[in-house]
Amino acid sequence: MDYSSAAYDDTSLDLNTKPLRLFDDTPIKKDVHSKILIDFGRQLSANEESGALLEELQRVSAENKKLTEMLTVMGESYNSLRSQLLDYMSKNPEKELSPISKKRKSESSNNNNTNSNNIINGAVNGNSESSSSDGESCKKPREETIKAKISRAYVRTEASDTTSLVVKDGYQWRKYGQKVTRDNPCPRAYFKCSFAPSCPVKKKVQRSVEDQSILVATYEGEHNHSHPSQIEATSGSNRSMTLGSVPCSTSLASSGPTITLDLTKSKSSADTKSIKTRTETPEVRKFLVEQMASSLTKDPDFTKALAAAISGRILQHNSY
DNA sequence: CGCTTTTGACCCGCGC
DNA sequence: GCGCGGGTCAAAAGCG
Repeated sequence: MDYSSAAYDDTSLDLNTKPLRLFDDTPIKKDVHSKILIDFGRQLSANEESGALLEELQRVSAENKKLTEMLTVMGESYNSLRSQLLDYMSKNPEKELSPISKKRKSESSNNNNTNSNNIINGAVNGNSESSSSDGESCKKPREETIKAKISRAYVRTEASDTTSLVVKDGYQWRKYGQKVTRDNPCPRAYFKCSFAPSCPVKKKVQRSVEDQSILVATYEGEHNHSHPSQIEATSGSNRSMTLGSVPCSTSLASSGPTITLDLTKSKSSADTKSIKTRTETPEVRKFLVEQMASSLTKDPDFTKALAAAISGRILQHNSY
């Protein structure tokens, strides 16, 4: 699966993870490394040792600077993409809401390319709802399914965690059912918002057929209460938002705007590109920042480079 | 003890 | 009308 759409700007960091050469096996590094670490037993002349250290320090400093520049560029790209996205949203506001009236027949035919493909389609088209027909229309007519806002979120979980269907989004959910559906061997869990007894919001969580590390969470309806974390914050509680405390998280379907997020971590670029928002509240902004940070910290290349940079900085400090 | 989760049964719409 | 499949209910079990 390729979640990053090549048709869009690539904001991936493309970090050069081998700049520090502290931990790989290139001959050059071995040379320096041996001088610094391995050959401590030998009697190197002060000049040789300091020369190697200085050389390494210069390289580390250069890489550090490079990383900083990359971060700056990435931030600019993010801002650019965000503005484009908001622009697009303002031009196509009607696509936010789509009537849910698909028949089960068409749903099953669509299911051939649901889930992972929706990650792309929903994000790129800015219209994830159009493909989120998970049988909502099959519900009783008396329920206001047509009016209910439906959003979908994709959450990548730990690879080892293939059983949990918990998507922590800051709200309080009570599981009221679980089913194994025909087109997906993974069970689908049904949740109701239990934070407020009268809250009509429901959530369905099911693992993607193609990538079981991805949870597909479908939200129905709108919360008729504020976000629990907001209440906690105003009540003086120091508990942090659940957002960001999980491998990937999703929320923002609060009483305000409906937001669909592609939270898969394929590339840091995909995360920012696929964020769909109609309004930009401080909460949304904070969430976007958290998503960026989360994406970065989960990028093995980035963490590798960052670790190397930090170790280089420490080395630099220790050498004085 | 109260809340949540589990899970089999049941309901209901749809297609044949 | 019947079977299938998705969604919901509710009793029992689990947990803090």
